Amino acid sequence: MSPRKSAHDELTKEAIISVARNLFVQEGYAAASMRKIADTLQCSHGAIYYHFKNKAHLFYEIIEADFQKLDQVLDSVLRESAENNEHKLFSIFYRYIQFGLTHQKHYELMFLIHDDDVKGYLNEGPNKSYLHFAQAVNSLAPKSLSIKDIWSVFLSLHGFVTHYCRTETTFEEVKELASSHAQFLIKATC
Amino acid sequence: MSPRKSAHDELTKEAIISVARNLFVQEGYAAASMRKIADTLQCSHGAIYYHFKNKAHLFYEIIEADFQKLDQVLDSVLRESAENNEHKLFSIFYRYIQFGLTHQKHYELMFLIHDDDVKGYLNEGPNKSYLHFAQAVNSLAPKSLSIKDIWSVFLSLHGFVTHYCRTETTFEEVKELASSHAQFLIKATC
DNA sequence: CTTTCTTATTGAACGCTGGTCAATAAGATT
DNA sequence: AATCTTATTGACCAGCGTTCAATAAGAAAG
Repeated sequence: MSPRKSAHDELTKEAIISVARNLFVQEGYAAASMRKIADTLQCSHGAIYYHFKNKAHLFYEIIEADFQKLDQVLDSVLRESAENNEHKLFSIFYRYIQFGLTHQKHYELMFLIHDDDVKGYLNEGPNKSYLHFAQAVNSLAPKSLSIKDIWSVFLSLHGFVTHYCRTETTFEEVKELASSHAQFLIKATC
Repeated sequence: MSPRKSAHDELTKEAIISVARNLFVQEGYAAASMRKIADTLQCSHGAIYYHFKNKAHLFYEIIEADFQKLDQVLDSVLRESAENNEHKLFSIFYRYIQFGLTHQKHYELMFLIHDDDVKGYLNEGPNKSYLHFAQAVNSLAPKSLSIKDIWSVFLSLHGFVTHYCRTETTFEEVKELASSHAQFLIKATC
């Protein structure tokens, strides 16, 4: 009825993001409709468009924060103490997979989404995350690795995560496989 | 107007598949709508549902044939003469990437689609294709490889193709990278 | 040839989607 | 108190996949 809410329950970007993130993670990008988000927020779907240009842009703001989380995971591994660099390298690989599979929907949204509307926005995020990863790998590799080899490692980890995202397998179910895949990649880098 | 076409231009499953395949490849699964397919066929969109249960099923029948094409690619490599098994192994890896990137939309549809409707159908296709791949690799590997290692190789190739599918890069643009990725994986299998 | 039966097609309808926008009321400013 | 800015609504649009009663073309039977 009333075309504006009273001050104490006005819509905020933060409230929208919080609800939208949950829905995106639970249902994926396509199935999380603007109307569902609005229903959960108890507002009209039109109102969201006052705060965000469109669905893709709302999504973009959410996903950018997730890339930072991945960066933090890699950083924490680098700071951890370990027997030697090879163990740390293994940890980087293993934890990358763990991140991807324990945040499958996020990962999908971050690296696999194919929506044309979204693609335009997502360029820096994945790139910055990769650079972070590459630096970590380079600093830990036993011998100096070529840029191409680091890229191959990344794509190989990406393939693992991608596959088990599609089949919606939990990390627990494939942690042994994850470990052997990480070991496989260590082999190639030595 | 007329609720049935004259005999010489009745709709056939083959005609629908032919048009639908083109549209799926050109525009992807989501964007290729039943109405667009019907328009191209110059029939009503309802008519397609007489021949196919739904969009996912139409898609399924198309994609099953594509998996067979990938099998053929692998077979032809196995039959080719080569200096040694390592060269053949390299060829398998390289040609797998080539197949994926020269049929990007097919590959996406085959291995990356996340549509819930479709997922139910697609189980045997990718599995059979992988078994074919695994057998080929196993028969060519210099030393006996573990099942896990072959799986790692596959996932690593899959990651390469997946990434460049998402960025819509042509095979030509990354053939050197494809070559070095294949070489990287050879390293890990020896 | 006529009637009956099967088969293939149409197009309206349903409920959903992302997105736009005039109307409007709450809060801030003058 | 009057004006201005801001945030919200909900009707509306074009498109989607899917269903289905109505219907005409072709085949089969009498």
